[in-house]
Amino acid sequence: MATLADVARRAGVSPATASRVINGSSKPVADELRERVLRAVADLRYVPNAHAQLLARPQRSVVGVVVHDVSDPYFAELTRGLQRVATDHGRLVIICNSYRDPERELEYVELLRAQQVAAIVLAGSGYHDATFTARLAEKLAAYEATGGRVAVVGRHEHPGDAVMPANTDGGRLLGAELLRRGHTRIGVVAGPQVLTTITDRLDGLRAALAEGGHPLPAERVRYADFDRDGGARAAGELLDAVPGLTALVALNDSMAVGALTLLRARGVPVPGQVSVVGFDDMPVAADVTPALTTVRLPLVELGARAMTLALGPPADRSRVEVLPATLVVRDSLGPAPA
Amino acid sequence: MATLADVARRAGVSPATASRVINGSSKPVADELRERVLRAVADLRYVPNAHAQLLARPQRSVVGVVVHDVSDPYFAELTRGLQRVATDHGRLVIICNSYRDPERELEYVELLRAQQVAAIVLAGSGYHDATFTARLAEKLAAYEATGGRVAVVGRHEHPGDAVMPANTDGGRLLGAELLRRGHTRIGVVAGPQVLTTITDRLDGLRAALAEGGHPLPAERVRYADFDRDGGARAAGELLDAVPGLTALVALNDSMAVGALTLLRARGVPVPGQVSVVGFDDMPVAADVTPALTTVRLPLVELGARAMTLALGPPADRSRVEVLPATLVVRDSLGPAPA
DNA sequence: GGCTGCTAGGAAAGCGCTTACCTATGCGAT
DNA sequence: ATCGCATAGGTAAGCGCTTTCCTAGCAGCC
Repeated sequence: MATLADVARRAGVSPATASRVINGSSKPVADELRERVLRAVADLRYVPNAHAQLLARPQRSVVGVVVHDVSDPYFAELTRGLQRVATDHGRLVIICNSYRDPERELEYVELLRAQQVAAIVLAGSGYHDATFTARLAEKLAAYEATGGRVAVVGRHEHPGDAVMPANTDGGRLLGAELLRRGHTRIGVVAGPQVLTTITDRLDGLRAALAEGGHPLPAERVRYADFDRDGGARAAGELLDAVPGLTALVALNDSMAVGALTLLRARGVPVPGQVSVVGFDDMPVAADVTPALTTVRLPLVELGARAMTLALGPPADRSRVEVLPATLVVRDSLGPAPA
Repeated sequence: MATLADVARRAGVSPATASRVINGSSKPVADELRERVLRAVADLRYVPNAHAQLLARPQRSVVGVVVHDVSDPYFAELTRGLQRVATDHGRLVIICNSYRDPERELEYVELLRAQQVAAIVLAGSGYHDATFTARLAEKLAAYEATGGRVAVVGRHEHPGDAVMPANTDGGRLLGAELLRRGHTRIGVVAGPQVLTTITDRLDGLRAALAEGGHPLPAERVRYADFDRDGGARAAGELLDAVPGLTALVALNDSMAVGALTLLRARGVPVPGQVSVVGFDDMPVAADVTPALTTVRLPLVELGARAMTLALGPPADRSRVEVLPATLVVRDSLGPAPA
């Protein structure tokens, strides 16, 4: 690997001059020398060693992102927003997948600190686990103490900048719409109960139903894995356990698709007999048949805002932005059958 | 940020000793000192500066990945394979999105070189553009000259390690199956013609059809954007231009979903009047109605193999692995109507 | 007891870069 | 002709770490 010294030698100048030319420093350099340096750079295919630069002038150019899983469409969209803003700021992005393992999240925060990243964006759901939350907060604080910036998305564990989707509002929207269409015997296909995302959405739904005079009994909520198979399983259980069920609320679109698959397999007409609604408005929601009624979260925007907070000027106090959820009505939701 | 010197001072030892304790160097250190160092590390929340470490002991721990777009399910799956292997090797991953912009790919290679990454994996499709290909090869060679490793996935621009999906075979499979079911008036919903992925798939399809005695006329191929909307547009054009069309081949699943949407909007029964097949077997293929017949590519495996080549022992010569494509038959493909 | 031979720990160099500081040159002013 | 000053360029320190090389101390031996 060619070094600055090599360039300087070849151009017949001092390393200082070479550095000044390459970085476009404010100090003026004679055209003749500048030329020679530039030619040497080209000849040697010189690229400055980013680590040495970082050591000499602590100006961080990389940001770290910790998500549950980039291959999950939810995080794929989110990540796209994060990336766009990071790129606009001229920052590279290190993406770490925690695969929903809290320990791994902790490890990654540590690793990113060692990498001296300019900022860490932690995306995903929080956990109902006080010990973990405390450890995470502690690690983030240690990182921030070194001048790093932190923003979280979709979780509120951190006493700094956060961007949140309106999960609870979304649950409410769904509940209100179901009631409006006459649904009262409603089953909920829920993801893991430890995730704050799940409980937030559920809280909203519960509140809307209770306000409408039809509180949700505990046995009408089934917790399962946050994916297609989990959705199918929970939907099956609810169908068996709740006679006269007219609607199924899945707490994300993957689970909703699983529920749809199960209903079709059992020959249950959707929405003729049972309506299905999802959450997130992932691309698949529009592609299935019947197209899924769901709650749209501005995922790209969520990511973009988080990165903007993380890379923008720091605030003296905690900032929490909540981005609104909107209802997207499609074919999978009909009136409750008589 | 606490430094090694801080730790050493607090423990009352030299930086050398502190370093030895922290890195578990082979040199023995008295238990008493070791203890003191460890305590100091914990007290100060010391994390070694990865850049300084890298400078002092050039042992790279980060790998770079350049993809078109992580939020595209194709790359999301691929990336998952890449990540898994990288993590198994204890490597962090920097993900760069080129958004299908060749210039940006070039830039990212440069940036990753500056970051002294251990390896660069370039994923996506190649371009039919000799100038670009040459520039890319040149940049990759410059990077390799510094001891970096390179592997490419889904493209063959690089004279080193490569992992390829059997795109041409996949096209053949599709063509053969269509003929077997009596389809001869076939339209092709193709992505951008500059992508080698497209032309490879098309070549296979063409070959199979020609061998079956039904060569594909050029006007039955429509090139459009590689996404849902492009698929809908191209499908519409073909429907208008080719009377008696019985099958639509989309060169990826997104386009196929777009075609499906258009056919439904026009009230064309699928597969009753027109069959539709896709390519890639992305998750959505199983979720749409009718479920999509498509070609499965082992995307996760593809990514995993590429990263394995990139991080494993170097070969003295170019290695190209081709991973097989398989046909997945679902409901969207039926016999040609009489 | 004096020597050798070992070991634990420290001093210091050096990784590639930036930049504060210094030197030498050339110009205009006196 | 002398002085001062601006300016272009070089010298060297230092970023945080690893590691080679060295020193001091000690046990074991004759």
